[in-house]
Amino acid sequence: MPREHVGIRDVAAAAGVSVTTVSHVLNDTPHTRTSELTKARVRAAAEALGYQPNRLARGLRTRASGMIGLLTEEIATTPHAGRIILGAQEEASRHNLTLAIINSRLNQDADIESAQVQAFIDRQADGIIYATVYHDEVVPPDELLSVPAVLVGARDRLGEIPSVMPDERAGATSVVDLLVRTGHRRIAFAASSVDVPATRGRLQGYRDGMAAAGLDPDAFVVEAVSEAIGGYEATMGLLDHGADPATRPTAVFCYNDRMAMGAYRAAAELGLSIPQDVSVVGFDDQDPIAASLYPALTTVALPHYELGAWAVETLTSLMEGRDELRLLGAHPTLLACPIVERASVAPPARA
Amino acid sequence: MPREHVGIRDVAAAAGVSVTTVSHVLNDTPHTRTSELTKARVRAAAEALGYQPNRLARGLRTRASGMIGLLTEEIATTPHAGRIILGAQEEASRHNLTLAIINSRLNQDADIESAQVQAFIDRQADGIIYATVYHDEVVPPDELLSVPAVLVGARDRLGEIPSVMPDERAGATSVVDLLVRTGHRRIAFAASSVDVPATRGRLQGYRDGMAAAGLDPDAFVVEAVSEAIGGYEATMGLLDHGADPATRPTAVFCYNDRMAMGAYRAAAELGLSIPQDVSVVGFDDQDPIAASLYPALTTVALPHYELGAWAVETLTSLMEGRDELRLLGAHPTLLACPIVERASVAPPARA
DNA sequence: CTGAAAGCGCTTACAG
DNA sequence: CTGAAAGCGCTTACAG
Repeated sequence: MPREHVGIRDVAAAAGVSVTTVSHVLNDTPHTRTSELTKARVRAAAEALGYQPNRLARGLRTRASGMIGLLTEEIATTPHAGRIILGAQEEASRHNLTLAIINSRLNQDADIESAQVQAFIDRQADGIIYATVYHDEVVPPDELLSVPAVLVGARDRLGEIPSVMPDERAGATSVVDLLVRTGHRRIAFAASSVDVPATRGRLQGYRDGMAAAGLDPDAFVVEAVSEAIGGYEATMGLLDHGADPATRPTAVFCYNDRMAMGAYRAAAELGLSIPQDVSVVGFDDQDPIAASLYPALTTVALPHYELGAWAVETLTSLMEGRDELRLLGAHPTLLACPIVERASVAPPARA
Repeated sequence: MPREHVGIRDVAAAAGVSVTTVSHVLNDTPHTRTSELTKARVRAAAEALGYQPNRLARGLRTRASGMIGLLTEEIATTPHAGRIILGAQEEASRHNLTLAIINSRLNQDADIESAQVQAFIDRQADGIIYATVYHDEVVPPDELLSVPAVLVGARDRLGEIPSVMPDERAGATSVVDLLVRTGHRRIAFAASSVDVPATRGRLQGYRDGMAAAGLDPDAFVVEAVSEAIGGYEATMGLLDHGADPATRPTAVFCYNDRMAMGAYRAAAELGLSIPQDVSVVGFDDQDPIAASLYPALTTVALPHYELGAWAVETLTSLMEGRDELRLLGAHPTLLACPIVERASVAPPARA
């Protein structure tokens, strides 16, 4: 029957040493000499009593809570936001840190955000991650400047906080490259009409790729709402008018997977087979669309897990006082968006 | 310029009172009399100095960390698991509690789970939520019995820990009720071949509904893998053979939205319009399928947010020592799964 | 190689 | 109505 609460003094008593010694051996305190015999006795006593140090007490003394806070905008509504959390949590565990989470609802009062950051600070968070979506720049609460902090998904206006985001642009370019390599030259882009950074980045990436291949970057760009219905309408517009297979696009690169879903429906209604008659590519690798569509959708994955892991990794460096990392604030780190090749791309039909 | 760190003694000094008094007025300690004048002075001083109590120190003293731990299986891969976290986090905030999260990977060593629970305990978590999916019963680490704890998504084998889960069965029954009310009598169920609780619950609920309506609960049950391809095959089997519209099902209730996605494709290939020729219903209200399908899918929502909120709510009661709640362990609390009516259900065509 | 003591920043009987 | 003092469970100079 273990005692109600076994503390360091119980271990000391059981081992016949002082609490100082117990602390040193259990923590392997550097620059400290303890005889192997004593060490063994302490460890045995700790083991026997099932001693578990109280992290709160240690934190109070060392001024390090061993906790980092993640303030994330819309955990709920962002596809795969869970993977950001997962990446952050697992990386935190690797550093023996605990991850606390607070959800920040979109468009709320700035005072509430301040209070949320403050809640982490009151708990002596060693660092804070501020994760957003759909923003280029963000003006985080002032409180964030007083602790190690990193931004995910956006840069701060002042460029003072290290930030990381997906390289949407390069991801889009790599899609065009793949399509060109597969033999396509009339590659359409169904762009999004919503003004978020991803919209601009993906369109720009598409243009980069087209230009690099010596193709007209504007000839086949259409714009629609970034939902299935938009993809449907865009694809209809692209493939319907031209009964002329010699001039219409042979591939449709959609701004996102939801639009690709609409493109599939349009193709079906038009009697066009994917990928034989037309190739379709999405973006987001959004579960469960991408894998559930028939044929399975070739798309681009967002590095959510990596974003979260990068954030924690960078935070730990900042916490160690490597303040030169603050320089990262001016230039966001871009993480690659890998293509996930499935079955919706094939060489264009011989016209 | 605020001091490097302002503590309670700084406030006391500024207000010209003892730290005892500062603590009492800032915490509104019951059974304590303090003159309004003193209170005002203390509050003014705290405000002026920007004093923020150190929650770690308070926790050490009060033996309550103000933190609860969520150990969740597969945050990453479960659709909408984010909403469980959101519900738990927002409810926690309402109670002035912080939510810490650790992800538990499926099928891992039991020792790892023990260590994960222990990590929360070391940080003096006031309570722990153990959330799983795909399980009926679960054998949580022993450590969980030593603190206030609740289970989400499963009951524990011994029935000692309060638990909560979605009422899949009643949700399925309500779909049949809706379909019957709309005029259907030949209602098929595309069941899942995967053996998880949801499979059994939804099938049972379907049967309940059919039986209650005086219909044969077995006539139109088919089984397939719980993915789009399974829904496609099941629907093909159901609607293809009978060129006879007089005997084939007029509605297909799919085990989940992914299967419904396959059902849509089958209907399209068969030249059947939804909902004019056949009604389709899913389950999960899985974003982005349900709303992106055309026509938008009528389905059943899982109460993820409510599950998370219930867990925290119950935990707070347990933390207050309302131990009679442990009795809940024997009988899981079931939370309603509401139907989300969209556009895939209509009265059957007059045959 | 080991330990006595101070202190992290609070709360809380207890006394007055 | 207010305050001195102990103590939550650790870590860490410092002394020996």
